[in-house]
This record gives sequence, C-alpha cells and structure tokens, in this order.
Amino acid sequence: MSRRRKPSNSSLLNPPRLFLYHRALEDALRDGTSVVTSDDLALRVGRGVSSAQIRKDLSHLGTFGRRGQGYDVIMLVKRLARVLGLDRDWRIAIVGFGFLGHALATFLEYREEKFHIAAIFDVAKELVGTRWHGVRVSHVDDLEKVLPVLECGIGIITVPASAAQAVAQRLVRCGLGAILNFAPATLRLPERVAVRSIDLASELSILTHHLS
Amino acid sequence: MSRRRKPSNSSLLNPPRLFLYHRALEDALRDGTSVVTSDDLALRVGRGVSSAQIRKDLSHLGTFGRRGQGYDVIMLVKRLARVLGLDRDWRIAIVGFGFLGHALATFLEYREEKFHIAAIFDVAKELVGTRWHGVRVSHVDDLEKVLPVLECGIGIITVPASAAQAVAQRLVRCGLGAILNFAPATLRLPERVAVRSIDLASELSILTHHLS
DNA sequence: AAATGTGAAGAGGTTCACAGCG
DNA sequence: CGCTGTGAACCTCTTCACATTT
Repeated sequence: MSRRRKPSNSSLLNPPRLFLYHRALEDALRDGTSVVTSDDLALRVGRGVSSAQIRKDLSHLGTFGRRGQGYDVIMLVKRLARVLGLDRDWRIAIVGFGFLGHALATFLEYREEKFHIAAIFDVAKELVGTRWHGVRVSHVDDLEKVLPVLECGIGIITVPASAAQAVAQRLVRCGLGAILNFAPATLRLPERVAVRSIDLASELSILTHHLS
Repeated sequence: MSRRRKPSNSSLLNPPRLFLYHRALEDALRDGTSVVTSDDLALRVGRGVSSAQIRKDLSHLGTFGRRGQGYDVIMLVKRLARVLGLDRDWRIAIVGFGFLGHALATFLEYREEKFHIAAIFDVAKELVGTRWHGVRVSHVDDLEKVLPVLECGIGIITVPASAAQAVAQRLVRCGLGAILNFAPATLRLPERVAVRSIDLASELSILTHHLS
C-alpha cells in the first residue's frame, strides 16, 4: 500500500520554467528588446527548453502573443510576475543564523529587492539580541511570541536536520504558508503548505553519480 | 526550430530519489534495522514515494531483495553508495569565497565526510593568501596554475552571475567533470559535464507562486 | 510571410496488479 | 503466506505539425 499525495490536481503550470522565462525576459528588457518570438526566448533561456515548450507554457496563461510577430516583452514580464507572485514584496523569516543563514540573508538583501528579511531566529546566546541590518535576532524559543506580528509569508530553515521538523511545524502554526528548507531532512507538513528543500548532499550525489 | 538536448538517452535512474533511499537506509542502520520491505522504506522516505516506485527503482540496480522478506539494509546501502558514487571520497574546488562559499565549505567540512574542500578561489585581495582549514585561498586569475594539480572532480561556483559562465568554462578546461552552480545564471557547457544549478530566487518564486 | 496557438502523436515515468519465489 | 520483481495500463508532459491570425 502506502498511498501518497493526490496524483490528480496537476497544476498545468511549471513554476521553475516560468521563472526562467521571467528572468530571460528581464534580460531582454535590459537589452532594449521589446518583442520576442518563442524562438528568441528559447535561445535566451537555453537549458534545453524548446520554443514549442515555451508557446505551450505561455498559452496556459492566456493568449497575448501576436501571430506573425511574437510576444510583447513588457506585457509578458508583467504577466509572468503576476503568476509567479513577484508583483509584490515578501517578508521572510530565517530560522538558523549560522554561516548559511547569514549568507542567504545577505544574498537576498543585496540581490533580491522583492524579498525582505523581517525576522531572524537562532539559539546561540551570543547572537540573540544582536541586530543584522536593523533586524533583531531572537531566540528560537520566542518564535511564537515574535513571529505572528511580523507578517511573514515565507520561512527559511537553516537549522540542523534534527531540529528541522519541529521548527517547520512551529512556523506553520505561526501562519507561514511556504517554507524553504536547507536542512537535510524530509519535512512532513500539511498539504496546504508549500515546501521546497535544497539538499546540498543530494545535489553533490547527483554529480558524483554522473562522474562514476 | 531550436533543437535541444537529445530526448533519448533516458538514464532509467533517478539519482535524487536514489539518494533519498540511501539516506533513509542509513537512518535504518542507525536504528539497528537490518531488513526493510519496500513499504517500510516508503514510510521512512515519505515525500510521496510509493513502495511500487521503490521496487521499480531498485530493480534497475539488480535483484537483491528476498521475496517474502524484504531487502538487506547493509547490502542495499552499499549498492546505492556505489551507484551514487558515494563509495569514495571527492575533492572539491570552490570558486567564490564570500558568505555563501564560506557557508558551503563549512557545511561540507563538518557534515559530509566524503567531500573535501581541496581548492578555494576568490578575487578579493584581503582573502587571497589566507588559509581556511589548511587550504590556501588563491586568486581566481591563478586558477589554471593551481587547480590542475589538485585532482578535484567537482567545482562549486558562488561568484556573481556575470562571472559564472567564464568561471565554469575555465573549470571545465582544467578537467573538472561536474559543477554545482549557485549563481543565478544558466551555464552552457559541453554535454559531458554534469551541471546542477541551485537558484535561490527561483526557489523563492516557486513558493510565492503557491502563495499567490 | 511569419510566428502563434493547439490538437494529435509520442516519450517518459508512475501505478497497478499479479505471477513468481522464498 | 508475504513481499519482490515486472509486464501492462495509465497518466503526464513534450514534441510535432499545421491551421490560424496578423
């Protein structure tokens, strides 16, 4: 037995690919390109995406290409931003402020203007109470006290694997609807919560598999 | 048009999933479990993997389950380690030793005994010449001088997007066969090179897409 | 003429269900 | 009897090819 997630409910949308389109289109905008064909876009995206694939993907979002011409870049960027949820700002809570948490926070601060670190938690006494770019580092024990008022939508977990599941559950109970997990552990959370896990060891093993 | 990678050449193997099995089986070993059924394993793995899926995957590696009993954990761990290339040690070169590079190096140093940082490169004058756990930080300009003798199999790229493609090409020319890329850019490299890209912005956009 | 949008065909991967074996 | 191993059915996603529209 061992039945799993519903096999139905296909989203019909492929967010990773849509994001690639979005980025390629932003590049096009910077180049001053105002119209792209699906072939142009496939070339920019690279990464094994065919023009037919792109047309199919975009057709699911509605129909705003001009036959014989191509797609209006500005309109398409806006549409993709809307679909991806990148047409607004997001507040993020980071739990675990070691090297990795610090690195991620710094990256977001300088590179991603849509994402803002609004809450930071750790267990290290020497960190708690310090400030990082104006954000106070709180103790993880105070999560339920501090987090609910901060209006975060997304949580990033960079704690040890053994603590990840508990932290994730607490984040969800505080109302977060999406979690980006860097701990090498499989999180079991309610269906409604969006979860992405980035597992360095797994990625490396994929590479070593190829090399073997 | 715009033809891409060969559609054939299905690997018939799914490394990410095999890695999950490997990790779950190591957990089982620690628990003292010496035999698991595909149902047991599915339960441990979680993450929407069915027992039928597991049996199918494992059957591609050969046939060493015992009907009526299950799989011998030790034998299976060993077999998976072999297939994944985790039965040996790997030397890694890191290019870009800012917050992120530092965080990844530290994580690997303390958590992953199979992976060793053997080379570190950066462009910052104040970093070049310093040592990290005995490894000298070299200037990126000296990559071709330093890297070839260090016998690295894998490169990790944590440089800005604008520099990523050039760095990747230089790594490949120095003989690296696998690259883990953290820069938000699509790398175009020879077919034979294994590439995995971890794109924080992309992961976040997948989450915001769900939240929207 | 040129490029989109899309039904149909094709591949690839997952689940089913049961024969086979310990 | 229990669980593996596996062909067949199934389903999802990709590619093809062309009618359609500007």
